[in-house]
Amino acid sequence: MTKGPGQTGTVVTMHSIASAAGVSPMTVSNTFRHPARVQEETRRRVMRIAAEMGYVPNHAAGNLASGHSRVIGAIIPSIKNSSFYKYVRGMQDTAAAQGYELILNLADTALHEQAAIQTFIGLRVAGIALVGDEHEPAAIDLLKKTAIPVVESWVQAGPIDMAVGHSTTAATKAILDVLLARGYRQIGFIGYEGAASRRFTERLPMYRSVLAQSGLSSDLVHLADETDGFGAGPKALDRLCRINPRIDAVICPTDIVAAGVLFECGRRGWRVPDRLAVAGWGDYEIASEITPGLTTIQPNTYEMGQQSVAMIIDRAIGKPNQGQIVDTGFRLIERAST
Amino acid sequence: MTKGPGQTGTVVTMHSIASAAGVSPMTVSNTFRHPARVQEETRRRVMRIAAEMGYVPNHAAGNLASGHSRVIGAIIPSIKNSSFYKYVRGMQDTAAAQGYELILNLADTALHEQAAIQTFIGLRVAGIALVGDEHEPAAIDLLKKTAIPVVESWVQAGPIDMAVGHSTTAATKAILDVLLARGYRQIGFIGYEGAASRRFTERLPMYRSVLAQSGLSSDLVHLADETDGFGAGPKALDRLCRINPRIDAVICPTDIVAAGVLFECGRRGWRVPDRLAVAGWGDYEIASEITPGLTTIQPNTYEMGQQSVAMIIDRAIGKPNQGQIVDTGFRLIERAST
DNA sequence: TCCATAAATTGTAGCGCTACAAAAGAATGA
DNA sequence: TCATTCTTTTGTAGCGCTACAATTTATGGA
Repeated sequence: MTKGPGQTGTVVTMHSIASAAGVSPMTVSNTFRHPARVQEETRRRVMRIAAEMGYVPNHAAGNLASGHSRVIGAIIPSIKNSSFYKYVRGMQDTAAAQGYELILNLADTALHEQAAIQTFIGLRVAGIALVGDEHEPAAIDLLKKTAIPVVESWVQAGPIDMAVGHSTTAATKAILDVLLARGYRQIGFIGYEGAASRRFTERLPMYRSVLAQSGLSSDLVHLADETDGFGAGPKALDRLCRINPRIDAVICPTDIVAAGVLFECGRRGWRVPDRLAVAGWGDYEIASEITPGLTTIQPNTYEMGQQSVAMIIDRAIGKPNQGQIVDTGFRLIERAST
Repeated sequence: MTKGPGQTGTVVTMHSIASAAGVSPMTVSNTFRHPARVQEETRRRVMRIAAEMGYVPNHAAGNLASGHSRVIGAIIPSIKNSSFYKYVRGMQDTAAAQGYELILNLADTALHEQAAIQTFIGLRVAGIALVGDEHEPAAIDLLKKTAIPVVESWVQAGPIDMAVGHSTTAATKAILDVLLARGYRQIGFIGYEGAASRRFTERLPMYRSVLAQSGLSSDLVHLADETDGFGAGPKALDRLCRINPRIDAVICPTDIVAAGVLFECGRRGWRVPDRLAVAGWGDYEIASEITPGLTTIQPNTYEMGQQSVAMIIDRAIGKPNQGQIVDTGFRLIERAST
């Protein structure tokens, strides 16, 4: 682009390739965008020369000229743990299979997310994938005005456009049913403080409702700091014990918090699940590796990623799927911790 | 961009804003790019109208017109664990402070990395940050031809342009010195199979050299599969025990593998560090949370991220820093596992 | 009042690419 | 041989924006 001092960097454009190959710029363009329109032999020659000269088509220019983009932007809240790994892989694989590219942005607050959304809109990406339904009002407004395809994942309804996820209430009920069936009666709940996303907030009412139906107390509740990782476990256990020292089970918002609880149990010499049963959420890798293995909810994150991108591409090619909602389900995985 | 069926989506351009505000398009452009050139009152009016109409400047067009980009691309190999979290935060913070934006791409093989590099070059980003020095020859070639600013991180020398990282050999020696000083004599080594990156390969020769100098055997070596997480720990311990059942210490390529070894020790009833001392690498969150705490190497990943982006921006604004190498150092953290 | 200077605003041209239409070549059948 | 059709290639125009130069407007002194 800019020739740095002492660099040979000539800017290679479609025009250079065309001259070198003895064809018109349009033939070069077609070689990349519509290979079928170009004769086999010509195409190969152009490709060879492009590779030799290190040419990469300028997306910015192509985007501008065509009004279309083959880049999809995804915003994820964290790379602190593995929960988004398969989700991103699902998005990448689906995008690649359709000739699209995925770029990411990391945003751990709604404000950062808003900045990331602006970046992506500025780049005129084909669509945006978000996690959760907790966004800045200004960002929601902007996305609606721009009318860019947006998918919110990990939720089953969102304020913007499309959504893909599983029912957190159903999953919460599934875990509690297992605990109740095994005879646990003093069941604690760990959630996240301040979280406005349905990804987390829908769990607590379900907890209260299920326990109430069984005539049990549902006040063993602690809300942890969302930025804590393993460390949230010990803190939460401490608080819950103060509310009721006879607590015999606890459900956690993530496997990381659950692992933190297990570590704390180890320090206290509590046997799991005899003294305390522990359930996690997410089926992170640590859930199967730690001893005892964690009972947890396995959301189909890879499929969620696939669906997100598929829905964006569908819209991009003209399918009228506004407001579409896809349920990717979940699976309860029972291990030794309950 | 494309008007989806049934959407109001008018495309808002700089021109629309200019008409609505009663100024020329250039004044709108200046309002965003060179605010000082525009009168306070005019600027505010333009900004207000732009916000009302949900206008976000089209980077693609701006990039094309100016030949400059304020977007930096970073490619990270994994989001499976926390090791890159602070690194990315360092990059983001530094970029934001300078008015740049960071976008990410996830690539866990050299081939995926090559695709990611192409995506970023296609977008004409201002610079690219890579992890390690293991890349596809074609990708290296392309980056050199393009003469785009590139920083390789976690290494102290790279085949492309600039580098920022710490000495893996010095860190390896530091760990081994601690183990030797504590009296461990049957020290095992876990590395990664097939890894060509200096990030991992420089450790083994140093291991052999340090042990040889102390007159100890250095054949307790196992190379793990790079795609394994915690699971690599148990496998590796198994193999090392077959080589020498009296193994009394082991150094691991990451804290995750080390945690896997700790989990396996728990299953076997081995006390750590009495029966086996375990050292990790990276100071992931789990290192301080697990019992016993892991002795590990803490690289200054946040600073590494800061430096990477700073070097790219320096180049972008014309500083001749080709081939620059920055050492961000490391710290040995001793905990109960050794 | 007029001229010099600074501040604010505005045309013009073109960045690299692609949609579209037009043109040139090749292939077919009568 | 010459229309007719299909395949392949090529101009033209313009996407939304910014560098740069040119112009208009305000400011201040003599």
